[in-house]
Amino acid sequence: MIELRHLRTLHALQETGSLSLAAERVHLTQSALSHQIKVLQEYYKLPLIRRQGHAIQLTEPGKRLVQLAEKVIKEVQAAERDMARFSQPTGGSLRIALECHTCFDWLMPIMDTFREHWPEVELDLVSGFHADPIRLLKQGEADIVIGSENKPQRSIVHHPLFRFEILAVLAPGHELGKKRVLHAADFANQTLITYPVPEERIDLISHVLTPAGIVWQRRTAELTIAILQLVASRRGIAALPNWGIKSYVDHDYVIARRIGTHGLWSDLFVSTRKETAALPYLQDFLITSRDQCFTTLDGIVPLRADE
Amino acid sequence: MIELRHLRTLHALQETGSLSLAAERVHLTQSALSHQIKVLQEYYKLPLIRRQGHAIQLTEPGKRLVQLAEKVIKEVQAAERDMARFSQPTGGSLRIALECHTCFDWLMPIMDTFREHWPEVELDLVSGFHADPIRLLKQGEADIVIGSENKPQRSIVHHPLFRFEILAVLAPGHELGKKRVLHAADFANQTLITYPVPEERIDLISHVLTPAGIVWQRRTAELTIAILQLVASRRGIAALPNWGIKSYVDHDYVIARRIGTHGLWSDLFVSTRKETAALPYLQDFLITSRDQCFTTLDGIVPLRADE
DNA sequence: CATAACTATGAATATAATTCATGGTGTTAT
DNA sequence: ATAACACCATGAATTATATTCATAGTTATG
Repeated sequence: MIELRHLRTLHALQETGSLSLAAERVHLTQSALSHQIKVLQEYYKLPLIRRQGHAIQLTEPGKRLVQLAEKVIKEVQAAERDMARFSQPTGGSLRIALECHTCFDWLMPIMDTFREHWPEVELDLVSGFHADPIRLLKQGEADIVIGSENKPQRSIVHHPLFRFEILAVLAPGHELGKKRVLHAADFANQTLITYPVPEERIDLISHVLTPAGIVWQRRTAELTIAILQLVASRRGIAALPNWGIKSYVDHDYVIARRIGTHGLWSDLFVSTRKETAALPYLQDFLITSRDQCFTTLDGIVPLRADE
Repeated sequence: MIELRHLRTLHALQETGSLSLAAERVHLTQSALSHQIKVLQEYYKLPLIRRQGHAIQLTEPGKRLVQLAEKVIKEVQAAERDMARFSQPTGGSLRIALECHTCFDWLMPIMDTFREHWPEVELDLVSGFHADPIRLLKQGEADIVIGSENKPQRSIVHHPLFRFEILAVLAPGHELGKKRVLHAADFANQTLITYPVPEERIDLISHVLTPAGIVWQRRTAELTIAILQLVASRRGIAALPNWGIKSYVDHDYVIARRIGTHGLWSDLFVSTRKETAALPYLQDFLITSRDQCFTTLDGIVPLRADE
């Protein structure tokens, strides 16, 4: 008999396209999923997946079950939100502080979803730039911080979100575009176009250029699109998350290059106070954030050490 | 983590109002359900049921989960019908022969549901009265027979539907109404109002009156309402299923009395040829029939010895 | 008041899911 | 080519979990 477990697996399979990735998502081994699928196929006496070399394809019956899974999982989540409301009927607030400007891009739709899910929770953005956003948490001026800091601290919990690559962004035909990979020295005397934040908060500078003793120039812009405009107009080069620039790269508006042999990677965390971490709506925010990020953002990698 | 199993249990609980009855429905012991509920309550840290003496009441959170269960179970069933279609994409036919006239009353809505579920299956009623409906099955003139016959036969499967009580129906103020229970002798020289079928097919006659050697008169009518009209007009008395007359009794249109100390009971079966029994749409017909009967008909009892 | 009917519960059992260990197969890179 | 790798399937072992069994407590019923 089919169970939610199977539906959750099928759903993950649909989203990841591979058994082993799906297994991570549902916190099981690849073997477990393989067995699950086998059981389902025997139960319905129908093939659910077809193997195309390595890639896994869903058959028509498989797709039908995935469709079921999507509907059912949504219903279950909605019901569980209501269950959470029963145990804790107060309103609560979720004031979000953002360390990373680009994150606005994906945060907006998530906030929309959240507002639908938890109309009684006051949702707010803590505006302006903050040198030490974690302090906002401690001082109770924000309820969650989205940033890359994960230094363990008493009273603070860092929930891993995802890992992403920061790419150098160049105008098409830029001299440096000839290289597949850029190294610190390549940035010498270039103009960097960055968000208006302190240098130490820009990974390219703090992790790559400063250690190598490279000299550069800098110019700032508030918005991702503005930065891309400047890059395309050959005013300089930028370093941005791969998912933030994907569509521009696909349309040959700019080109992107890896920074350093293994790439320049950054981790994103959702940090909260310990008390806040247990709140059902915070849990829900985390789940929907991961969910939406992994489905909408290209090339991001799950972070280990889940709570 | 919640599973479909739990939802099926909650759904059964909702419909039966008792753990032990619900347990029968889902083919588990009462203990199993008790444990399941306990697990769910611990998982959500919320009470799902409240005990009012023997009766079990759902709490608000409990009701919310039942609501989820109803939605989800419907979705799952729809998906499983589609799965069945994948394995056996041909049309098929379901020609129904009815032994018991009153059954029209509950069969109609079930046929409507079936038509929605299986538009590609030809649904038909085998009309007219048939002395030996099982022969219709064997001769391939019907695909299922709804009746009380359950004599084991090679090539025929009798799927139990439910057990119901046949009550004597009298006009209000009728002389016999003074007794709580009617016995064979009470029917002496009364006029029985029955469907126009052979005497041996009328349980009251074959099981009660004939064995006791009672003499009676008889008059027939085609429709249940017509029979009730005649009874109310003091033209005679009838013997009808409790669920067929419930609303008339409730409105004091007629009165009903038990026949014999333990009542006169009859069992209803859905009989098919062996090959037909395995067809997915036949299985679905059985499930929806039982489901709808148990939710809409009052006072019917599940039959043991399920397949 | 005795009996029946229903539920809760801890312990025992049965069942089923998951992991482990491994082998097979297709993909990629040197 | 072919080694190295990544991904999946599978049987056996293991673990986890659901269910039953046995029983006691409670409420209804005659």
